[in-house]
Amino acid sequence: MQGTARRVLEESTLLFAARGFHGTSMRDIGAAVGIKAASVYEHFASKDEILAALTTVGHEHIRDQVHAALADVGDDPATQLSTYVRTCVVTMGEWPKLAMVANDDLRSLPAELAKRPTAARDELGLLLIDILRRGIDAGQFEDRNIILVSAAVGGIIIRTPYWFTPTKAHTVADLAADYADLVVAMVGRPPTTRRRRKTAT
Amino acid sequence: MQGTARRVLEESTLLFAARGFHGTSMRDIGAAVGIKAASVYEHFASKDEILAALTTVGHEHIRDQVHAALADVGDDPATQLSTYVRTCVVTMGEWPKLAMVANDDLRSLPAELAKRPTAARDELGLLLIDILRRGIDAGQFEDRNIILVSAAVGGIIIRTPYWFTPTKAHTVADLAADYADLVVAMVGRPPTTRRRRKTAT
DNA sequence: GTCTATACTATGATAGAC
DNA sequence: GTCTATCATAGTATAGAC
Repeated sequence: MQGTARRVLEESTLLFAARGFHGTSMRDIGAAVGIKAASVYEHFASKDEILAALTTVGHEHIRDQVHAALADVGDDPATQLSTYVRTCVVTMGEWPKLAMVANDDLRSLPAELAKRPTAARDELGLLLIDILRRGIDAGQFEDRNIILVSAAVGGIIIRTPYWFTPTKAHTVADLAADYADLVVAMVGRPPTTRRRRKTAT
Repeated sequence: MQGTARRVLEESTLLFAARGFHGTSMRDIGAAVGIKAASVYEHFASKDEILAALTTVGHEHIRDQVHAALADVGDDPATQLSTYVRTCVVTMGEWPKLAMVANDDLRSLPAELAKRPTAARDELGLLLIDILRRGIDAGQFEDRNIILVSAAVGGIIIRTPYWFTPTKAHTVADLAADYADLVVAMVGRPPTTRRRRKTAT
């Protein structure tokens, strides 16, 4: 995609990220692109369709990137987990505002339009859960509640676009590597045994 | 606060959490409370003031809870970190929808009304950074970038209201304890040395 | 493909009766 | 304290000229 349609998506991303979907009007979008609101409808059938395009590419792109990265990396759970985190962080670093919109404004989509992005998001989550399960089964990761750990990892990842801005001294790739380290340390099974989850009595 | 004003805050919390501030109308709020939109203005001067009340109590309450909990716990950094995480998770568990609104909709507040909640949020962040710094200085925590680690811890905590619903088998207190464990494992300095951050050359 | 003009609906907020 | 009625503005979207 290119030209004005592309510009509409880019400016909508910035506006939605800053003010939210409902906080942004078609007049705002038109003004940012340099056309009138009515002209936006030449490129998208509705405001909802703009958001649908953004959330869909946002979620599907990151899912595809992670999928591809995992395919190149063998089946060691710790390596896969590190790759998962790094790929998510790097990919979100390409379009941080898009990552914010894809997450924050998914709820503003009508159910029908939300299906595709929601499916992609769920697939990404299942990939992580699968890695964690295999790591625990292999005895590499501490035996913890998988849902809880995956939520923690997801929380770390999804927060990055909200606070991080790259510098020469700390690039997105640096951040990705640091976070991968942090996550591996978190799930890892240390030589000395720490406190365990309580077990059924 | 009690009576209708209190009900306005409660229903607004649910509505804002589900649809966002700009996605909720005064008519929606009135209908949820069981009065007309015009009657809401008897209790709050504007829609902005409702959001200001919610974000302010949300952020100040959690800050106060953490402050109080830390005062009871001595000055060991690992213990403080565990207390910090547990207190945040438990407090957000009391009003999970309020926690979501306080975070998601803070950006929708005019600058003047955002001052108080923003200050409380920043204080809470500085408390965490201080704990991390002392833990690293004491050699208890791995020597990592503090901003990065605090963002990771914050990301884990802030995500909880979005996915967790307590059950008899897994209460909010259980979640809080599990997350405290997870975070301590993440920052902790293991007996065997792992990969380090790159150092200036 | 963009414009002006406009239809129609929804919004935040106020006035004044009860 | 709540209501009905209303205002002024802003919202999404369409029609038709250029």
